[in-house]
Parts: sequence; C-alpha cells; structure tokens
Amino acid sequence: MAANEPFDPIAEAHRQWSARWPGHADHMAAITSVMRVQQLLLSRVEDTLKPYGLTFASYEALRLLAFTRRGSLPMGKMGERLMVHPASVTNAIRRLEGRGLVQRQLSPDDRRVVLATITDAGREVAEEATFALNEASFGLAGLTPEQVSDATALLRAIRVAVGDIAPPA
Amino acid sequence: MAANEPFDPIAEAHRQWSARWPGHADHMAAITSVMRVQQLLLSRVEDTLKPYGLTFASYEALRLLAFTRRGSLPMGKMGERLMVHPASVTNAIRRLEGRGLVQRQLSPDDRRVVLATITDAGREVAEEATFALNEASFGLAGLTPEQVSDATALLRAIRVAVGDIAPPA
DNA sequence: GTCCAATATTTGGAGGTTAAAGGAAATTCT
DNA sequence: AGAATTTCCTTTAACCTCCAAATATTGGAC
Repeated sequence: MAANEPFDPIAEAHRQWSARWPGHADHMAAITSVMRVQQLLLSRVEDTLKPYGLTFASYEALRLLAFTRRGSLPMGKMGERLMVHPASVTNAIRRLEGRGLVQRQLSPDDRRVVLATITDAGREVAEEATFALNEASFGLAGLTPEQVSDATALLRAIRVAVGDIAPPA
Repeated sequence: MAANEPFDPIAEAHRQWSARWPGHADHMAAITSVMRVQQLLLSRVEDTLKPYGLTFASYEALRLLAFTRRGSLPMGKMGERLMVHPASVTNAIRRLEGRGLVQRQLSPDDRRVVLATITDAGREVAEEATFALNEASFGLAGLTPEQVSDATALLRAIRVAVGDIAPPA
C-alpha cells in the first residue's frame, strides 16, 4: 500500500491541471489530497482494529453507545451522531448484534423506535479497541501536535464553508 | 445532508475523549474530521458529476486516460496513478466500457496486459465534466486560496508522515 | 372514532473499496 | 528445452456508503 515511490500522483495531476486550467489546479489538488489521506488513515485505523474484529464504522457505533449513560440509543439518533445514513446504522448494528456486542429492542415508549444497547462483552471490546487506537495515535504518530491541531482547524473551516456546521460565534 | 445544526458531533466526541484519555483527544478529532470532510466533499463532487453519469471514481479514470498522449494505459498503471486497488480499476473501466466511453484490448506487446483506451465520446464527457467541476471549484468555493493551499500542504505532511510519499528534498 | 400525514426503521440495489485466489502469459533458472 | 516463479488481470466475497421504496406506528384533523 505505502508505495513510497519517488513519484507523487497528486503532484503529477496538479502539473497536468496547471497546464490546462491554471486557476483550478489548487482546488483539484486539495480534493484529491483529502481523498487520499482519508484512504491512508482509514487503512491504518482498520489495521489496528482488525485484531478486535471491528471495522472503523462498527467501532464508532460501539464507542458511541459506550459513551451514553444507559449504554443505549435509538437507531436514528446514532445516525445523526455518527453522521451517516440510517441504512448504514442498521447495517453496522446488525453485524454487532450477530457478535453479541449489541442488543436490539423496541422502545417501550414508541414502538417505531429501535433501541440499540451495548452488552458487557461490547463494552469490553470497545475498551480494548480504544486503548489500541490511542496507543497507535490513530495512525498520526509521525506528526507534531501542532500539525494535528492545525489540520483539524483547517478541516473545520472546510466544514463551515460547506455548511456542515455553523461558523464560530 | 448538510444539517447545519448548532451541534457538532465531532466537537462532542472530542469532549468525551478529553474527559477520559486527554492525551489522545486531538488525534481522534483529526481522524474523524478527515473522514467527515472526505464524505462531504465527495458528496458535493458527485452531485456535480451526476448530470454526466459519472461517479468520482469513474471520472478520475476517464480523466487519467484523457491526459495521456495516445489516450490509453495498461490497467495496472491506472491503478498506480489513481492509487487504488487493481480490482477497483477493473470495476470502473468495465462500467465505462459499457457506456462506450472507453474500449479495452489486449496489448500486442504483452498479452497479459489489458489496455484501456478512451473513445471520442469519452473525451467529450471528460471535457464537459471537468469544466463543471472547475466551475464548481470542486466544492471548495467557500474557502480562501490560502486555506486551500494550507490544507493541501498539511495533508501532504500527513502523507509524508504515513510513508505515502518521500519527504521534500 | 376514522383517516391521513409525518416519523422511524428496514430492505433491496447500485457503486466503491480491499483482500484473497486463480488463470494466462512472460521471464528466469537449471 | 522444461520447470518454476513472477506478473497482470479478473473474479469473488466482505463491508461501507447512499438512495428509493416498503412497513409500521404515532399523532393530529375532522
């Protein structure tokens, strides 16, 4: 995966773009860089999670449940917090349920609602996986703390520009 | 998709993390931000491409072919340049071939090699889609040029830290 | 009381990604 | 030559994402 070639495909694409549409090359390079870095970091994180039988998506669902007081949340709320489509939540929870890390039950208050509840086994796996991820610095060990917080700030600016979150007060 | 709620799930997750594992919260937030921004930008780009019947993956394949002299490239080379798994290339090219935007033939020099060649129709679609993406600034219109280049530089630092590319000389 | 509209979740389908396995062709070794 | 290895590509199998179309339940209007 990590080719470490002396050749950078993104830099090459930027050259091509500059030669034809000079005013737009930087935007293209930025988008492509986001895609590439996401791919690299996801791959690293999933390597760390593999021993626990979790993908990043299922880890996030489990972690979210572990954070709540009662250890349970309606499916819809999970989709909001994880910022993914409801169908993705259904999918992830179904698999976790199959492994006994989560249970599902209809809400007594509103029987349209499905409550996902983390089990003791689920809490244990979540705790161990979290330790492993923290230990690995989520794959960002090679960066300085400043680089990490600068990157987060810039990404937050993009989220604001795109309307994902409100601008800072 | 763009909820624009007064509530930021990533900020909330960062709070939770800080309360338990203070030294690792920033890494977690950085990773999660990369994932989220990738999702947002991909969605915007694909909205722009939709009228042309292209996804971002297939657009990139088409654009890559259009950049070459003869308009053709071996499948393997495409995987390297696009930084994706060979199976992804097979997939993307199969679909493009079905639409008549690309043709496939065995290389006369080495019959293990499959050459993908862009057709005239393919060049036309690539040109139009590129115009649309440039016009939309790849979804980054709300950012200053400095923010765009800063983000790209920081993402390049991450790629270096992760071993994706060599450090600058 | 009924009926209709909104809400919550699941299902099915199209695409994308990777890993693993297999066939065919080229290359290398003996 | 002949055999073994390597390379290139495709296929299959998991998973993830989203969308669109059911289903079921609630709640409000009449």
